Amino acid sequence: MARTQKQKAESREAILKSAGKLFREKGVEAVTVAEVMEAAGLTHGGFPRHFSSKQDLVAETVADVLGLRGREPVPASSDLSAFAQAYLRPAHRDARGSGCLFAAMGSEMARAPEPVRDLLTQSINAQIDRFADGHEERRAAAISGWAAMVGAMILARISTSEALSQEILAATKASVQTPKDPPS
Amino acid sequence: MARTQKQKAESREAILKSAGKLFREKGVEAVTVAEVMEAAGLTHGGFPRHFSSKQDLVAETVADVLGLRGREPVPASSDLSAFAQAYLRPAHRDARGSGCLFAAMGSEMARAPEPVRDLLTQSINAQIDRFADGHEERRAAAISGWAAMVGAMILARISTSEALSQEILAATKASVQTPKDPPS
DNA sequence: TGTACATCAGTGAACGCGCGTTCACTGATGTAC
DNA sequence: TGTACATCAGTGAACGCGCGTTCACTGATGTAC
Repeated sequence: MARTQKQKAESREAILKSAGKLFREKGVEAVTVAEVMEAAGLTHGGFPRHFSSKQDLVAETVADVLGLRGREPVPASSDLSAFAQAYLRPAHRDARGSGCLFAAMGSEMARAPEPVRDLLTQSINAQIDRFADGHEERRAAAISGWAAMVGAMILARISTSEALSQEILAATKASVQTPKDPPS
Repeated sequence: MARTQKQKAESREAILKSAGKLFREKGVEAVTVAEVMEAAGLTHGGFPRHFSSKQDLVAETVADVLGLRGREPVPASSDLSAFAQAYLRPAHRDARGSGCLFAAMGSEMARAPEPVRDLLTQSINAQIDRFADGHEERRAAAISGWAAMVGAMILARISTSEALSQEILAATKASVQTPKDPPS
């Protein structure tokens, strides 16, 4: 049994990682606290030592996932088009649990409590700023390009036709251009 | 008490309409069967006369909502840009319950059972075909444009900043162009 | 360096509420004759 | 046109499971002295 402060911190990390994966894979409501704790190698009784409620866990998990920039499936980059090539890979589509939070839980997050949406709003802003890269005139392209990525990923995941799913990813890849100079 | 076959059909319609609104507003799991029945002017005990389970209701509701093309907030049109102007209005953003199913429940629907996703896939195909309007070379623009709309609506709904939310809608409106001629 | 004790992470059982589902019952419908 | 009866939409109570939360307990930690 873990007792050290360091071990407690490790448990907390493990819970957040499990929650991040499970929530993205199955949705918040379909995942039980016991399931998260078990995935973290603990029993559910220890849960309140780390979080005051499931709602609290959701908020902390969102913060944790958003804080982890430069995760595996989608490397950080200010190059919109390069980012899109990575983001829109079938591998990302098939890796909900470690992929983009907005694609995995976007429509649910639109109904999340305001403090959680505040965190997400910060992340949206950061993402836009990164792609705009200081160029005011690139903001619109950054926004619509990123929106297209998120939307395409969601539609590609819904599709039961592999051909259609891939077509959605490919068409969106092709359309997302990194704006170089101010538009004519 | 309604008894006629016609009245039963009307009850079924009322249940589907209530479910369509509530599911889009609050998400499937946050809505109870009793809540749907009450919104339809019935008590929950009558539910099994119409649907075999909540899961069955979800499937029938998705079919019903998808079948209702040309709904209020977003008129049908094969003009992608014109459609985007209507789709991306703040009024649509604020009317989840009667708006686009993909924006309201997209990320949850990606985890729905296959029969439900089959219905959604048909609808995605129909939407693309409508925007492509018989022109094979317009498909890619139709796909990425529609993906951008869905993604932008989701991000605009998440945002707790009204300014950012409107900027997302406006930037995406500006970027969605109806392709007229084959690209250079 | 020892020793006693307070702390608390984690366990496993239990609690209690909510929700999907079931069911006995009602009374109007509408068919059989 | 009547009359008896089977049907069944809808009601309201009840059932039972699942899940978030609580709690008594454990034993290692690590501080006080």
